[in-house]
This record gives sequence, C-alpha cells and structure tokens, in this order.
Amino acid sequence: MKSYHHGDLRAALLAAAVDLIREAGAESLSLREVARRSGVSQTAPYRHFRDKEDLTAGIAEEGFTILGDEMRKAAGGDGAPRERLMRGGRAYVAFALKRPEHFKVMFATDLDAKRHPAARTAADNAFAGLLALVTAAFPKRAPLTLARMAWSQVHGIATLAIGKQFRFRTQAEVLAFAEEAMQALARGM
Amino acid sequence: MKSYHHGDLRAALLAAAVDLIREAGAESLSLREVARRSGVSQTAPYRHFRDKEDLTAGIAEEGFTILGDEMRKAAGGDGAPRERLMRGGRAYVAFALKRPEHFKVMFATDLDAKRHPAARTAADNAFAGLLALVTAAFPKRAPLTLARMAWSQVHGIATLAIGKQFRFRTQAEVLAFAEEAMQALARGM
DNA sequence: CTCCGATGTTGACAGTGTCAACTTAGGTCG
DNA sequence: CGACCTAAGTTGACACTGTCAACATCGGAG
Repeated sequence: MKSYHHGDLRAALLAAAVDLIREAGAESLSLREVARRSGVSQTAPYRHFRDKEDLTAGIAEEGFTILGDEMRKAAGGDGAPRERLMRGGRAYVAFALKRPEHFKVMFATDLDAKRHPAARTAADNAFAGLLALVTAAFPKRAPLTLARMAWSQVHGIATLAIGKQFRFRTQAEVLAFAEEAMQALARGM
Repeated sequence: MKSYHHGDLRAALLAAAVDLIREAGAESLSLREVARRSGVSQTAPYRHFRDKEDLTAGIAEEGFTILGDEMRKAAGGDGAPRERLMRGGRAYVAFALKRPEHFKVMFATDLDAKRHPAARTAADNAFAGLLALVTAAFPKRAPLTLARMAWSQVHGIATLAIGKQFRFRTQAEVLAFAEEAMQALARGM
C-alpha cells in the first residue's frame, strides 16, 4: 500500500547507487536513476543527501565501516601478532575484490574532512585498526611508517587487481599473490 | 587570423582536458568546456575522439607513454641492477606526484583493450620496462611475480599519496618514505 | 485534536553528451 | 588551372542530468 513516506529511503538510495555503479560504472551514476529505482521522485534524495557528492561520500563511509569491521574480525582471535597482521591485510584485499564499487568510490575522491566528516572518521577508524596490528607485530619500530608500508602494499594490490591490471584469472590467485607479497614485505621490515 | 582549421586540435584538446581536470576535478571534465577553451565549437572534438571516454583514453595513453619514458630514463645509466630498479620505482612515484591528473585517469577506468588499443599498448610497454628492471635485479626468481610486487608497492604509495590519505606535508617526504618502503620490500624479496 | 516539522512531489532552468545535416579549407587529379 | 573530394569544423536539436523554489502530505508531540 506504498505509503507517502518511504520508511528507510536513505539506505535504499545507498543500495540502489551501489547497484547502479556495479552495473554501469561509477561514471554513469545518476541521482535521478537512483531515485527512479527507489520508486521515488527525482528530488527526494535531497532530503537525505546535500548533493550527488554527498551520496558518494555516504557510500564511502559505509565502505570504510565495513572494511574496518572485516579487518578487525579477520585479525581477531588467536595467533602470533605477525600472523594476525597478515590476516588483516588479506581481509583488505578480499574486501576490495568483493565490493569493488565501494572500494573505488572510497578512494576516487579525496573526501573533504569539512564536508564529509563521517566518512573521514570511518576511514581514520579503519586505519587505526591497521596501526594497532602493525604495532603489535613490530614493536618498537616506528609504527606509523611501517603501517603506511603495509597499507601501501595491500592497497596497491587491491587497486591493480580490481582494475584488471594484473592478468590474474581468479580471485584466489590474487589472494595467493597478496599472501606472498605480504610475506616478502614483512621479512624486509 | 584564426583559420577555419585549427592545426593541431587533438593536442590542444588533450591539454585543455588535463588543465580542466587539474582545476575542477575529473568529475567535472566536460567535452563542451574543453571545446570552449580550445576556441572551437561543441562538436569539433568528435572529429578527433569517438566520445568522451575516448578523450580520457587519450589522456591515459599520453600518461603511460610519459611514465614509461621517465622510468626508463631514471633507471638508465650506470649502477647496480638493484639500484637502477630503485630509481625506476622512485620515478613512478614522482610521476604520480607531478602529474596526478594523468595518473588518476590512467587507473580510473579499466581501459578496454578493444576500444582503446593504443592506451593498452602504452600501458603494457611501461610494465615491460619494469619487468626488465626486476629481472635484472633479481635473476632466476619468478620475475613476473616479483615485478607485480614492486608495482603494487609503488602504485599503492602513489595512489594513497595523491589521494592525501597519508598525512605527509611535502612531496619530498613522500619520496623519502617510498625509498624506505622499496628498500624494505627489496630486502624481503 | 491540532499543528508543525520532516519527508516527499512538481515544475523549471542551465548545462551536458551526442546525433544529423550543413559548410569550408586545401590538396589531388583530369 | 579549375573541378572536386574529403577531412575538419559548425549549427541546431534531443534526451538526460544536477539542482533550486514552491507546494503537498504524513505522523508524532503537545
């Protein structure tokens, strides 16, 4: 019986936007099409997002939150600190492979801290988790620098993999390669 | 006396497009604005590019060509193979810092080999240079895998640096960090 | 029960990518 | 030397987009 008010339009819009990006690419993300797919008028999204960029910032925030959660979950439990760090890195790459739309949006624009504080907070949060893992795995060793190294490594792998720059055929191959690369870097650190 | 024909419109359009991206971001790249800045009608670009995507592919091709050249130049000359590989990697990061507009476009879209063969060729070419460097530096050691590791490393650094994800203040800081990271990875390889 | 704020709608405007049809410049060939 | 062909550029149009202003409606607080 479709009431005048939607109920949870914001979430529906975010989901529709991600779907659209998956189907047609981030270039052809359209606020109007997102509204259409959510069964709502063209300007309804403006009750939940300031403008189009704010919508993508919402996707980015969602992505950083999920990424942080999945890394924490993967790195949790028992095992040596180094082993747990590896699991965290693996989760980073796995996230990018499973949700390439989120991942691309998250790093497409340098999201302005003033305009999108929630997204920035979620991002900082995820990085803080990584920092903790690195600190535990390599104590007394300039943790910030080492964390940046680890981040660069998995980020490069993730970016190039979803951009199809490597010639890997399966996600399993990507993950196996990531494992190898992380081992090599860890040895050198 | 502004002749009817432009002379080298294609190059002018590419340059205007890069300028526009630098000033306003890749999102607001507009074929019409590019045409306007080149002093030409709105549809003139279609004589040189099939569509908007083809224009960005042109920028990407230009970028890959420059990148390949600069890496080769940096890695040339004398020095131990490892040392030359380092110089190549450093050139990769330096390229991204100096030409972030090119760099972003190059990796924004997974450029279709069928639609944009020239861009793909230029990209393959640049990677081939890296592969040669790695092979010389680490003989008898699965060069493809090692090259991918090196590429991931510098690519991650470049991407995160120009996306302002690190909190570095100067380009020199970024390059110094890159040096450190490359050393660490090389030790582990 | 009333009324007000949050949520949603309609209509409009400027700007965009792209197509079809037309024009012009400048070199090729009889 | 003049006719003409093609590459390069133009004009006008269409459907679509982001966004604004003005209006409508629901649902909960008093």
